[in-house]
Amino acid sequence: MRRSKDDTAETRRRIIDVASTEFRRNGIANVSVNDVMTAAGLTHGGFYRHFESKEQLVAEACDCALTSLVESLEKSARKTDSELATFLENYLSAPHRDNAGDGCALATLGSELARADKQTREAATRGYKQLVAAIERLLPISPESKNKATFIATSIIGTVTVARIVNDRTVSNELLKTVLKQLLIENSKH
Amino acid sequence: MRRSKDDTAETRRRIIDVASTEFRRNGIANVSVNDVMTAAGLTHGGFYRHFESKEQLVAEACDCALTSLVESLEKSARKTDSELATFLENYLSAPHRDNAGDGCALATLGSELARADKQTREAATRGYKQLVAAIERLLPISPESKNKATFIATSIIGTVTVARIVNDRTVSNELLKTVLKQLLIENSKH
DNA sequence: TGTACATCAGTGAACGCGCGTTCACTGATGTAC
DNA sequence: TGTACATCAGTGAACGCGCGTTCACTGATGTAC
Repeated sequence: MRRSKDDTAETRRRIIDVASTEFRRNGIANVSVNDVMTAAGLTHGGFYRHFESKEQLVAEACDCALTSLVESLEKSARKTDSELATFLENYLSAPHRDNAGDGCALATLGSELARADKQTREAATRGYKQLVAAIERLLPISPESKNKATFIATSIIGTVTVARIVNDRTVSNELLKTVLKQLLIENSKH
Repeated sequence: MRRSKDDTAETRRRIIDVASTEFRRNGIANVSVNDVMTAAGLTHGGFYRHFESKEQLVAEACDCALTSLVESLEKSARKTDSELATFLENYLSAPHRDNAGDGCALATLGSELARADKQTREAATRGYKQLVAAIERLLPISPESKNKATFIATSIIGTVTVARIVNDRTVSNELLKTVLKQLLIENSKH
C-alpha cells in the first residue's frame, strides 16, 4: 500500500526520532531494527525502504539527537539571567542523568560512538563542536573562551557518564553537585 | 584432560586478563565468549568451567582492569617530582587514547558500564572510587581535596572519551592538551 | 479532468549467521585406602 | 609409597534464539496521455 510523499517523509522522521530515543536509552547494540520499527508502529520489513542499513540510521539518529539537544539547552538557558549557570544546571541534573532517552548522546553513547563507523563519528564530532560553540557563547568574550568551553564540555560529558555508572544514588548526586559547583566557581571569577 | 590446580588458576587469570583487554579494545557487546577463549588459546566450551556467565566475566574483567590501571598510574606518578602533572599527562596522553586495550575502562566502556548488570556496576564504582582516591593523594591536603579529585576524575574520563569519538586527529590532540593545561593551571594555584 | 499503468511504502515469511550456553566425551590430576 | 577410582579442565558438536537483511506480495499513490 503505497503512501503519499508527505506520509513517507513523516514516517522517515518518526523512525529517526524513535531510534534516537531508543539508542540513547538502551545503547546502540541493544536496540534492534525490529525494536525501532515496532516502537514506530511499523513492521521491520519496511525499514529498508528508508535506510540502507542500521548503521545509516545510527548516524542520522545521532546527528538528530545532538542537534536538538544543543538547541534545547541553549533555548532554556537564554530565558534566564545567568545563562551559563542554567545551562550547566540542566546538563548536570539528576533528570538528565535519569532520562538518557532524551539526553546528550555523547554522554549516553560515548564509548559506543568511539567505535562507530565513519558517518556516525562524523555526526558525533559535529554535535560535539556544536556543544562547545554553544557553551562558548555563554562565556564572557576572551581569547581563552574556546579553551574554557572545550574543558567544560568534556567535563560535563564525563560527569554525566560517571554519574550513570555509579551504583550509589547518594554518591552520584553529590558528584553532579560537586562538578557543578566547581565549574560555577571557576567561571564566575574572570 | 584434567589440569593441576595451579594450571587451572593460571588459566582463569589468563581468561580475565585477555577479556579485560579485548573488552576495552572492542567493547563488551562486540567481544564474544568465543573471541575471549580463542585469544586465550582455548576453545569456547571450557569457559563455563571457570565462569557462570559472560556477565560474570565482564564484572571480573572490569574489576581487574580498573585496579591495575590505577595502580600503574600511581606507580609511574610516584617516580617524579610533580606527581599530579605526571598522572594527568599519562591519562590525557595520545597513547592512552590510542591504546584503549590497556587504558581506563571508565573511559573506554563508560556508556556500556552504565547499562551493565549489578556486579559490573559495583566493580566500576569501586574502580571509580579508587581513581578518585589516587588523585586525592596527589593533591595538597585541604578540605576541598576530595571535591577537586572528583572533578578531575570525571573531567579526564570525559576528555579521553570525547578524544576517541572526535573524527579529526588535530582537534582530538588539542582537546587533550587543552584540558591538561586547564587542570594544571587550576591545581598549581592553591 | 479522467483513465490506465507504473511506482513503491509497508507487510510478514524467510535467509544465513553468530551469539551464549549445554553436553557427552577425554584423559590427566587429585584422593582415599 | 603404590594403587584404584573419582573428579573435573578442556574439547568440539549441538541447542535455541535474535540479529540484520532480503524478497514476493499488496494496493494506494503518482504520472503520462
